[in-house]
Amino acid sequence: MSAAPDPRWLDDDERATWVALAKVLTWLPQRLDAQLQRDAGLSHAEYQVLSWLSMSEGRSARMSLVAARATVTLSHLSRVVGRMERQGWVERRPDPHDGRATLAVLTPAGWEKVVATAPGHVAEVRRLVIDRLTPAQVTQLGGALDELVRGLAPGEC
Amino acid sequence: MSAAPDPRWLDDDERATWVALAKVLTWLPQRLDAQLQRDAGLSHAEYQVLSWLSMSEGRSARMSLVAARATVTLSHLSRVVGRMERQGWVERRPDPHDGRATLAVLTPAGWEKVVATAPGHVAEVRRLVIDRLTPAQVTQLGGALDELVRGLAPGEC
DNA sequence: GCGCTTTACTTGACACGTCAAGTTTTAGCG
DNA sequence: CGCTAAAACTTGACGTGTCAAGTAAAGCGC
Repeated sequence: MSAAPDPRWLDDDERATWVALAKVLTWLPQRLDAQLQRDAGLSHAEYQVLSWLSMSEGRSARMSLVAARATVTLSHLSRVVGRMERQGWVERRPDPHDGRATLAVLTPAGWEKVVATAPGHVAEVRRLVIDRLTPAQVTQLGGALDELVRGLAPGEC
Repeated sequence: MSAAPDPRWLDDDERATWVALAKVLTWLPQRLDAQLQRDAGLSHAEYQVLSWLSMSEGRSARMSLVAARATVTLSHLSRVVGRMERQGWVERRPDPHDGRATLAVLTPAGWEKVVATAPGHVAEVRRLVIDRLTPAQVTQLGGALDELVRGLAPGEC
């Protein structure tokens, strides 16, 4: 922050795109979270974890793997799993192969929860995003976003 | 949630776009917030408020107007302004025309803060978003996002 | 096989936001 | 006017998520 006091500014087109992106970044998560909270009583993180577990081998995995795949911090996951354990959707079980590790296991009730919740969530995604765009736009949008993801993704630039 | 237990699923293209969008929704705000926090000690909401005030008539406005324009709830804004008042960046002043209203006024120190912070933030936006795309992609992305914004924006669908 | 480092979580303190209820002032209405 | 309703905040209780420190079990080098 000491070198360039005035970087290249944004031109009109860039500015318009950035403004639109900022709005989507603000409102879309809010809408999706609201839908999950209202219809299923789940936070976004809880849904992600539940959903990922439901698709994983044996409907279970080590905490650290779940954290990585569901895009949450380990400490966050620890709390999330704690809450969902109390609801009976997930169980914690020690990993027989590694005494340090804990396995998060989806219970039958947890599976039911996912099955009951996913369709409504997908419908909301469709309503707010996919169905508002032409197929060509969906493809273009995907391409641009992939490019952004590449610059954001794991640890760094 | 009672009618359609199984809505139209997403095809591969749609799914890929949604996954990319979900990642951007998770990581981009995190990155931008981290930059603001690190370089300026500001939350996203604080920056938005400061930034909007700096561009407003007289560098001041009623709380409810600031809230609407900076995309925060009034109760959130009340806390944000409280914090920034303690830092000396903003002042609260009763509205002479309406005893119920409060004006949020940017102080000279607050103006300096914006001037010092904005370039770095814009640079980060450029680095993470604009500069990763071709001009054509920027335009296309803007178009698609505008369409989404239309379906999200003020109160409803 | 004994310390030293690393990995895998967990937990306490805390920041940011949200929701609902409360306060004060203005606007309408008969 | 006087009374009820609405508007414009503010605040307390709370939930979700983060950061840093703490604990416990592996892995390693010698």
